[in-house]
Amino acid sequence: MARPRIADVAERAGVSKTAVSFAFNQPEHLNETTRERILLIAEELGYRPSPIARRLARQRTDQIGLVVPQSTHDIFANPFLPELVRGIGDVCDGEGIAVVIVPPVRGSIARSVEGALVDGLILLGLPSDHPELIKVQRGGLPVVALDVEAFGNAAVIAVDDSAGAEQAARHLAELGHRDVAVVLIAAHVDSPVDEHAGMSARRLAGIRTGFGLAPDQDSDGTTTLRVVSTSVSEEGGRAAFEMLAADGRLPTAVMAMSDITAIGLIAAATDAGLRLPDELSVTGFDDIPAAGWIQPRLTTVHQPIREKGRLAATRLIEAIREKGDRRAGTQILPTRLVVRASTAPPRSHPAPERRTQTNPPPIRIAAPVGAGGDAAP
Amino acid sequence: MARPRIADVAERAGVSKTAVSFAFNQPEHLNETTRERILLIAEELGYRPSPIARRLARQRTDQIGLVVPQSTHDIFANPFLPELVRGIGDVCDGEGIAVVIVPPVRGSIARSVEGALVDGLILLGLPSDHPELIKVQRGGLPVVALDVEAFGNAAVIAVDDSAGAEQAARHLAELGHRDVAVVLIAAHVDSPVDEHAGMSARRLAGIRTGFGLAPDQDSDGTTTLRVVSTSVSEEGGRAAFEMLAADGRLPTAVMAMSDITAIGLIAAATDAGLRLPDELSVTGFDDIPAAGWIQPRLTTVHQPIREKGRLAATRLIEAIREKGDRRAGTQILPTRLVVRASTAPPRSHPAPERRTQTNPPPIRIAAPVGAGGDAAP
DNA sequence: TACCTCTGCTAAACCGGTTTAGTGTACCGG
DNA sequence: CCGGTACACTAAACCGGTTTAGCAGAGGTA
Repeated sequence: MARPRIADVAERAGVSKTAVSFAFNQPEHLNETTRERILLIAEELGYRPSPIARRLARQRTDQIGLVVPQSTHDIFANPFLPELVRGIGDVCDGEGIAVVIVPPVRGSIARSVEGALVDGLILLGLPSDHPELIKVQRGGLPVVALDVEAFGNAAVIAVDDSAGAEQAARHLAELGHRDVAVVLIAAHVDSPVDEHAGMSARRLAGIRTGFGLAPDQDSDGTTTLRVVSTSVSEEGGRAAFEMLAADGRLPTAVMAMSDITAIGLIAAATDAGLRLPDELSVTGFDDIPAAGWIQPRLTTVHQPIREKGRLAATRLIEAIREKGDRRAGTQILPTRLVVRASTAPPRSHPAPERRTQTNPPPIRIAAPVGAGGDAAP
Repeated sequence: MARPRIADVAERAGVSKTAVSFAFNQPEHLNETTRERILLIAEELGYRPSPIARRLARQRTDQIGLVVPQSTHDIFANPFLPELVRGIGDVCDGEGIAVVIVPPVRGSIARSVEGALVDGLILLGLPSDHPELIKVQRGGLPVVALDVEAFGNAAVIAVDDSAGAEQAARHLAELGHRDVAVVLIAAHVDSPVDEHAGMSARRLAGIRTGFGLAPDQDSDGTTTLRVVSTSVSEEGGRAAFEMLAADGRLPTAVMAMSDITAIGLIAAATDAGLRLPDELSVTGFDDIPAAGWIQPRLTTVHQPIREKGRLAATRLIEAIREKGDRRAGTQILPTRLVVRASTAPPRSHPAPERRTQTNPPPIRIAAPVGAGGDAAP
């Protein structure tokens, strides 16, 4: 009646449990006729080895977790994620390893990681000094971190944020843009955005360099940078546009730190009647497939998302297999500007001295960043 | 040295394993001081209950599988999938259930399902008569099937394919289109496309109705339908366009049975210098977010993808919890045509009698459907 | 004959928890 | 003083496999 267990098969076949186990896993230890008899009886009984029990005995789950900073709903709103998953899948599918999405549980990443049924973790979008991550590290699971500068002695895969951002900024500068907004994205639910650390800081630094500004300088009398922050989704991009437009003084160009944000921003701008790129230039970051679909086609900083996924999976599997905790290094993948059609010279070069306000408030929150999740203290 | 086990904590605290287990799972069975002492010692020792062992004992994995017909790489090339996952996540995140993608293992779905560490399955894009699915059913796991007419006595969530397709066809007919191509998509790697069963058949039937054609009729002297087939990806869409264009006689409208295919097709058509929608009307199916981003914005049949995911997850969790195998019914969600900018009257109404070939070959394969995977015999 | 090796199989330990069925004690009411 | 009950905790069974160590018998060798 109930699902047959290995002992049932063994009894029916007149052999030991070991023999049945061998029949499935190590046929060479068994006489061929015995093996076939066992398999036949197993088939008759409809026996399938229990995946859970097998995993407990083998002490591995054949699963890896992709730890994300937001709910599945929110994180998959960004086409970046499926691209990353495709890359991870390229490696894992062949290895018979399943990929599990690990979103925060009631706001806590540590909690979700503790219960996760995995042999290792890929960490995405988490600032490396996040308090909960210390717990994650203590868990002892092999880890690969993405887009951070360092994470314990785990392997790190990142991209050259500052170089890419710098290229994009230089591109805009060369087109003549002097009044530019930067739309940062929040990496994690409970730390809306940190301008001074992590990915945002690296990209901002690149942007400033590209415009010839000093570090931490938002204006030099000629060029003015306005920095806002929003959630990483189409809606976030729309909200960012509304916020910039609300001032009544739109910049001539907007640099979104995520393509999906740029897409939302472009949609809102178009809805508002602006003609892009003439009345507003927009750049993105990531180069997701949709960057080539939208109108105008998006000028953006390309990063090798799938390759990132592939590398992360490869490094993680190595770490899982070797157990040797030889210090794994940081791997920085190149970025490059892809110029498409969303950037153009500003319609009228504003005289630099026209601006009176030299130091606008640096950070504005355009929209709530998460979908209501609070992190644990 | 090694990771502490429950027995270590128990010994150190001078209590039984049961007490330690209670401390974590059923605090009400324990005196508060005892509980705190146990938790303190657990913390000191760095003890975390083993997720695998816990699952074996509890006889549930707290994971559900999303069974897909292609590799992770291929399946996530279609933005439909992330949308579906978002819907599934809406339900599962809150229930503490993880979602695992279950792609075929060496071409075999049965093999991957057998080893999957899940309490239940959501089946996507699988023809219900697929030989391997019989094995899946025999596995005894609770199942919810998507987009099929029936699947044993499992719950089925589908959408009104024929009504949506009919609306789209009628829309094109009313615009004056009489020469139309239909681009079917292959649901599964090893069954490129079956015009006479499943989703493709339902949609084709709706299309024929919309154009006033009899079932199985591809031409009535006035209206001509050309049916081709391709893989469900941007590249598949491009390939479909190449194929249609190769004949030197493009239809005036193309109905793609997937938005991502329509997007690829539009990209290829635009690259070829066509002005859309005047020179070619295109309709899609699904209404993924990108349908609203591309140029021209895509006229498409909307289906509630996220809602589908939500319902599937809800039904599956019910089935898992209740164990009662009361026959679960089929739930058909509505579809509706969303008219955007990718459809317009044909540039010149071709006189119906201009066409000489009345019965073109019905099926053409535009591109290999999978990425090289073969199904098991 | 004694010893060794190889094949084919098994007993029992092990993976690390949860859960059932109690046990002993204290307290309560009658 | 006795029976009943609640409380706090435990022993042992259980989940269902894998794996180690070893045994029996056949065959080969000196």
